[in-house]
Amino acid sequence: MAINKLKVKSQKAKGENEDFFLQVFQVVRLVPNGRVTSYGAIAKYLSSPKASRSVGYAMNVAHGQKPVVPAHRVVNRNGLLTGKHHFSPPSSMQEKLEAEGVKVKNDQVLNFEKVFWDPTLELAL
DNA sequence: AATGTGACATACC
DNA sequence: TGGTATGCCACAT
Repeated sequence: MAINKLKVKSQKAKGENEDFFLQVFQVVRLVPNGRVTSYGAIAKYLSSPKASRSVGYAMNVAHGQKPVVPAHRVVNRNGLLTGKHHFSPPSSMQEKLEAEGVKVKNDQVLNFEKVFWDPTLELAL
């Protein structure tokens, strides 16, 4: 019997992988006003609980996407505005959050558990 | 295919 | 409490 063709998982498999970023954008756009979510939550929602880094990577690309991707509503699991440095100016992230009713202190979201919006829960995919 | 990078998460010291 | 190290996943080169 011939050996089966070894299908090496290419790191750049066009198709579903391509959706990853789009999925991330979609989820972020679904975040209600005045709420925040975490990279890990989004990753988990996309069936890749460990892809939190890639989610952040997606946010990097999301900068300037349309429709607008409220990246400021995405924080790390501690509720820390770790990505504020990627905003212009960095303080805009906090200002945007506060403008939506999310209190931020020392780059940390207050009442994080209350404003936290988990797609796996709310969307219950 | 291999290597480097990153807006995370977790474990350890 | 905080820095260091490792894992993990997806993208760029």
